[in-house]
Amino acid sequence: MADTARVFIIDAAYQADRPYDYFIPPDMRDAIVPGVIAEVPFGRGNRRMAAIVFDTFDADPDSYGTGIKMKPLLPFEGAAPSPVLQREGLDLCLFLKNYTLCTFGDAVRASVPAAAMARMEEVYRVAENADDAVAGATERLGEKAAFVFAAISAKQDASKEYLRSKFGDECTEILPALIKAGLIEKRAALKEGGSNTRYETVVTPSAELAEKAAEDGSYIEEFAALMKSRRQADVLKEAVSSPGVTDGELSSRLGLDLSVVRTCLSALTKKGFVETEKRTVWRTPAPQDEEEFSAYGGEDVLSDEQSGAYEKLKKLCFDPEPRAALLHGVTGSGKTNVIMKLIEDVLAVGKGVIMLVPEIALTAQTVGRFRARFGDRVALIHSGLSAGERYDEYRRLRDGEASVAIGTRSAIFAPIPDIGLIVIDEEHEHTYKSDTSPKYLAHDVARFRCGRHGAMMLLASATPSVTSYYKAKKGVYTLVEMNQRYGGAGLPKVEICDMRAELSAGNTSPLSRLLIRRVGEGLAHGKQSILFLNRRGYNNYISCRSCGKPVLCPNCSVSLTYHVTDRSLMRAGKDSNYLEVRRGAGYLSCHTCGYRTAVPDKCPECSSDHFLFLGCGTQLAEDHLMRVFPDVKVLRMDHDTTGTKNAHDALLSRFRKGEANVILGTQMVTKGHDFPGVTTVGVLNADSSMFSEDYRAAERTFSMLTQVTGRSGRGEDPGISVIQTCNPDNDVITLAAKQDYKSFYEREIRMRKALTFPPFCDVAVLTLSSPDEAFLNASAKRLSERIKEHLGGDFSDVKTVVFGPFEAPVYKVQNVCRLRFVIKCRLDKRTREMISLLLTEFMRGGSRQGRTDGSLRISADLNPSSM
DNA sequence: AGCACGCCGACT
DNA sequence: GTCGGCGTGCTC
Repeated sequence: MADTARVFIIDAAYQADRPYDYFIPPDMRDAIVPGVIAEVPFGRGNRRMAAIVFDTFDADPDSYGTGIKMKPLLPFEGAAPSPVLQREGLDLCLFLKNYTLCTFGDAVRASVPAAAMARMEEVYRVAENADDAVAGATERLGEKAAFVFAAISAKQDASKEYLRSKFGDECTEILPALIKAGLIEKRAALKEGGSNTRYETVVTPSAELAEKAAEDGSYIEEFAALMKSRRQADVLKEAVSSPGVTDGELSSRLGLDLSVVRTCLSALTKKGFVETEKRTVWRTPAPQDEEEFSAYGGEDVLSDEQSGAYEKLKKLCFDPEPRAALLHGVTGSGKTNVIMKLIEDVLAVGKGVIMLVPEIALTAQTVGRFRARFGDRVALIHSGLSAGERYDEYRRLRDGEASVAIGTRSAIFAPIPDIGLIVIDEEHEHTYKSDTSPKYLAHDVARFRCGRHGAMMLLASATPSVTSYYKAKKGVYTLVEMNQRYGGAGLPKVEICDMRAELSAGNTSPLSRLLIRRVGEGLAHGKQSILFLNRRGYNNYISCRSCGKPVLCPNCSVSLTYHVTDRSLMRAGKDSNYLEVRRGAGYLSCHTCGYRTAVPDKCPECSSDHFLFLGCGTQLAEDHLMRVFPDVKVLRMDHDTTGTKNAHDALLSRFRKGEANVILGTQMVTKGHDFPGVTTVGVLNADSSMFSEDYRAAERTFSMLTQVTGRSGRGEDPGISVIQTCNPDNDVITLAAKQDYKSFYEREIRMRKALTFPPFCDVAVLTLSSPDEAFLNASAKRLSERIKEHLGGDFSDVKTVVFGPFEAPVYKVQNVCRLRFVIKCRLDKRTREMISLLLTEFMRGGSRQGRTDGSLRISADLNPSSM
């Protein structure tokens, strides 16, 4: 049996993150298999660290004595744990490490739910020879430290979260101090498994009782009347009348506490009147309002075009070669119906499916349709689940109880044993790229997994990313297109409104006369409208009337946004009086760090006391709308009105029920909700996303406009959309108005080729950050030199064009400044090696060679989703 | 990262 | 003569 385990240390620093070999003590050899989390002594101090077994093998006998000395794995505390990952998952983590330059542990944490990993919790306990140190130590460290120490003594193993909740952030200083004093020690403890699983008890009456009760209706009444305990009698009666009830149901039906029910049940079991069985409870999360959508499930009559697409994909899907396809269908062409039919076929041959959607808000809708069709074989995975719910769904998939995983980005890791199909819906959405380590793109994980499982990857979108469409055109993906709207519906009519003309006609309002007319017409017919403005708050910024400087956040390099809290104060004054009134009516807020403050009395720069309130946000637009249509009910949907849990669903639900005529909001109103009552859509400012430095600005604007204008006319009435812009002749806008993706793509791909942007190259962004600006600048200079040295030396074969250092688009966030390098390259193995080396050098180099504390940070983002 | 080892100055 | 600063290198 294998005597050596090759492991990765879960919390290793990037520089130390490589495989390490450990000796497996003979009594642990059964338990140590790939995927198991064990503890190891690590480093000179033999710190206890959690490690995941990547592989096991027999050590080469020749290496004994010659090679490196192996340390043994530490024995398990309690029962041996079961693996958290299978072979595929472990290999996927290694792939992610190499591909995205993260640590193996980061990859593990991304792919295994926290509840399954809870074994590695960081805990504090009283040090073994604390007695020697305790005399006088707590007085020296202060009263608070004494309390913390007492709590740790009382609790045996105290987790950091527990201590933090009890004593607050001061723990950050107190805990290390207590460790230094030798009073406590930190350990990566293995938490007992099982606590993550919820059980219920199923109760069945004994065969004898059940039989007699069936013969004689009043038997059980008489039997119960003879019992001493009233409660036990009630429980028994209930158990006999409905065999198979659970303890939870008994508790609610009889109005007894769950613990009381359990006591009764154990007594009844002892007497032989009932039998009980423990059963795992699957906490299947059902988002509210899911049923609202289930009605859509039934439509499986495909149009000719849909059938064509379906047949093509089906053929491909069951081809044994590795396959990827791009389903490009105009909005309303019924892509989902085609996909569902395909999924049905895959399930029929006993394989599983992963279906990704861009965001949580859309899972309710999709899950509703899928549950209606596939029942409880559907599992739901997204970041809004509790740790327990997430773990339950994970196990249902792993154990084959469910075989369709629907969810956001992280659902790509769903532990389905045999995958037949992975669908990425709205493939172009930026949410498929993770912005925390591992910074992976769901497509890349999908590709890896499809390769392993011999499954098909299916990307679907009305506006595919330029990169994906390019691959499809080149034949890397099979391109399947649907050009007609389902049911013969025409394309929505789109009108472009020139806001410059509006301004010169004297209309300074964010609502053009055209848009007001269209909304009014809709209202007259009892129809609804969606208005989109990607900016929350009242005024975008305020600036000083004398010196022109905007009021900035003290911690970040962005201007503060003005938010209104008291509307009554707003409307009180006339224009001249407005500013005074406004001061008390709201507050200034930083959308980057959350900082809030009152409107200042005087300009911080020149002490003038007059400010201009500029730029229109959703609150101001709402004001204008209410002034134009005083009797109309408007729902505003943005970050501020959807802050609390479920507020988002609640707002959409109210709108769908017709409680309001107009919904006005940010990005979140544009996403895939079907509202049959909506005939008018307005985009208040189509330009806002178009002129950023990001090379994908046009792509994003096009996709947003196409998506939002596609919202209108989903019902029987033809829809109409109004796009307000200061660039009415811009190609991106005119092509989006025509829903002409192909022309847009041709235009865009020419531009990308001419300027060498993806898909004609890859982009790597290196970011240095530090609160110490001078140190940051010096470090950037050094990084710049190191890059040149590598490219001229060991990595002379790597072809790159390096730009930078530049300030990040938002230079300072919470007092941390950021400089970036943009590297155009081909991201192959060698390029990754070079970037990996740079990361290693600057992770230690930053804090070492220049004095300063460890304040310098470096991070790499390969092909970032935004720049 | 976190820890030990090692080589320099200020101290009993 | 030794204690302790931090610069350096390694982690099976």
